[in-house]
Amino acid sequence: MKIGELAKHIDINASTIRYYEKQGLLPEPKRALSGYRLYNETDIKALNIIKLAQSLGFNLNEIRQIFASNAELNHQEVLSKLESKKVEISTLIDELKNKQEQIDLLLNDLSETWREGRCFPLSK
Amino acid sequence: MKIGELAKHIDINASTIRYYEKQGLLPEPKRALSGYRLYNETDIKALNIIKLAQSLGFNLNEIRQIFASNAELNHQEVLSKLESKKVEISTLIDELKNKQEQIDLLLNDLSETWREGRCFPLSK
DNA sequence: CATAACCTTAAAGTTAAGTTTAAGGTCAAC
DNA sequence: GTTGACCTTAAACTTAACTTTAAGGTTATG
Repeated sequence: MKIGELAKHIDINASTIRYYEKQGLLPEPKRALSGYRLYNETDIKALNIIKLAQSLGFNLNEIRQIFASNAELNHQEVLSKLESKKVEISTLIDELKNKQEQIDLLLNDLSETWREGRCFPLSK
Repeated sequence: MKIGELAKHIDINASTIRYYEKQGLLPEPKRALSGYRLYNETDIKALNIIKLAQSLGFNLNEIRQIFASNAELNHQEVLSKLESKKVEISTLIDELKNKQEQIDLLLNDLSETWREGRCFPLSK
C-alpha cells in the first residue's frame, strides 16, 4: 500500500504520515525500488492508535513516549500513564460541569447588566 | 492603576494586556501624561470576563464578538452563543466518558499484546 | 509516448495566543 | 542626580501539529 492509499484509508493527509515518521511516531517503512513508501495492516493499526491517543488528550510527544518502540517506558509505566489519563479525564468532566454552572451565573449577570441598560462587559 | 499593577492583580503578563488591547478585546485605556496606560476597576472586571470566557472554551475571536462593545451580536445572539456553549460542553462530557471506556479497551488490548510477547503498538 | 496522477525531499508557511527583545522614555528613592 | 524599576512601541520569536510549496522522479492510462 502506498502512502496515498494509507492516507485515504485513515482519512489523514499523506504529509501528516510523513510528519509522524519524522517525529519518530511511525517506524520507517519499507520502500519500493522507486523509493515510494510501502505500508501494510500494522501501519493502519499504528495510525489508529495515534488517533485514539490524540483524542484521549495525549500530545505527540507523550504518544511517542508511551506507544513507540524505543521503550522509554516499561509496561507498568504505560499502564500508569493510561490510568492517570483516566483520572485526568474525570477531573476534566467535573470542571466542565462546573463551567456549565458558571455559564448560568454569567447569563444571570448579563441579564442584569442589560436590564439596567448598561453596556457590554468588555467596554467602559 | 498602571499596567504592571493590573497585571499582578489579575495574575497575567502585562504584555498580554497590551496584546488584548491590540486585538480589540479591551478598550483603549486613558493615558497619563507620560503615556503610561491607566486602568480602573472595570478593566479588572473585563479581564476576569475574558479569563472566564476562555476557560469556557471560547477563543479570543469569539470573546471579542460576544463580549466587546462593537456590538457585532445583539443580546439575543449572545444568549444563544452561551446556550450553545452549554450544549457543546454537554457533548464534550459525553465524549470524555466515552474516552474513559476507550482507555479501558486499550488497556485490555495492551495486556493481551504484552501477554503474547508482542511489541509496542507503534512498531513493526 | 505523452500526460496525469502519484510519489520524493527539504524548507517554508500557518494558526492561536501569547512572550521576548530592542531601543528607548519616565519616575521614585537614596 | 543617578540608579533601578517601570513604562512605551514595533517587531521578532515561540509552540504544536500540521500544511504547503518547490523542484523533481515514477507509474498507470489511453
